[in-house]
Amino acid sequence: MTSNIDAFGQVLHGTARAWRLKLDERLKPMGLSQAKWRTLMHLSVAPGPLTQSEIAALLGIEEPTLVTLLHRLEDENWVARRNASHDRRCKTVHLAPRAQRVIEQISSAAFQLRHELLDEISAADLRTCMRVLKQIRQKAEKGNGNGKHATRPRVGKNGQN
Amino acid sequence: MTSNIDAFGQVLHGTARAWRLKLDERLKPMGLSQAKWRTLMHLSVAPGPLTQSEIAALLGIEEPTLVTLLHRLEDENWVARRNASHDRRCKTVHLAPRAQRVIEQISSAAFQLRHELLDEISAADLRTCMRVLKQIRQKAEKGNGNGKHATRPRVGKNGQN
DNA sequence: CGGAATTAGTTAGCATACTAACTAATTCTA
DNA sequence: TAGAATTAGTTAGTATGCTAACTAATTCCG
Repeated sequence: MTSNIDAFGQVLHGTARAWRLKLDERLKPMGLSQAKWRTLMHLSVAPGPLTQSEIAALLGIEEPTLVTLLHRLEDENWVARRNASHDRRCKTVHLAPRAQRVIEQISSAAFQLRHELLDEISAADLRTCMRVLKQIRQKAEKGNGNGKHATRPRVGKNGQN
Repeated sequence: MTSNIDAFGQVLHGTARAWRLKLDERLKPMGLSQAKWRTLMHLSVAPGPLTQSEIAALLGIEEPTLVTLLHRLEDENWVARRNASHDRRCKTVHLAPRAQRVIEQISSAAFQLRHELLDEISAADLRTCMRVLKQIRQKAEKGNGNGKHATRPRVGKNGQN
């Protein structure tokens, strides 16, 4: 029988994958992938301008990953980088007019898919499922020494042989 | 409160990601990534030799993805491709001696991680969670016109302009 | 103050996924 | 049985993630 707990990882990954594919499929006609629309949504709901490291933390990806993602978004004119005035190390990322126009469509598509996928499932089951998933994630992220990203160990400076 | 159903997708993906990262971390010392060890495990438990398309279906990836994965596995001497005798289109994939030696370690590491992540969760909650995840996946995979992979539409032949 | 440590962002190189389009071999069918 | 359709595998190009190692700017502290 397939309900064996041994397959939990399989099922978890398969479900996440299927969800992601479905979402990609719907947003592709708008020229957007999950990584892209998630970035745009975070920018749109933020109370003020966000720096790159803030966005990376919100998305749960590493900064170098965000760099190339922002390159693509910038190339396609969804966002613009601007030097931050308060700290010359920082850049803030801003939605281009083109992006502002589709934010509404993005969020409604995501909302609708979520409802389609979840509507036949009882609220109680969903809460249980979510609680279980959070417990698992917490446990998996613990014991890595950090709750978020790896602290990049100091190197480089003296590595200038 | 974070238990809002709106965040279900986030939680699902975050959990799958955390699990995958934890697994990668443990198997990395053995020179293996998730994609690699999953392939090896499937080969080891299969009743007989598998063809590439069979492996791709088992892993839930597309054939071109498998091709490059097998290239890496072959380069590192984990597997060998062999021409199938029954059908000259097919190749079967076989575990190299090196791989056979680590299968045991792989499966025990995966087993142990699974238990670490799930041991504090009640069997009932796990069953509920798994049932919910399966329902979601089924729904997400439905309505794609196919339950598995996209049927590659016929082109090419006449596209020889 | 001035050097050490930290922080923000980048580049380079790799892993892993996809689709589109191709070749070679087999099977189906008119 | 010959041409059409299908199936197995491949290559090319792209997207998205990672780590390692770098530069530039800021902050911390003796």
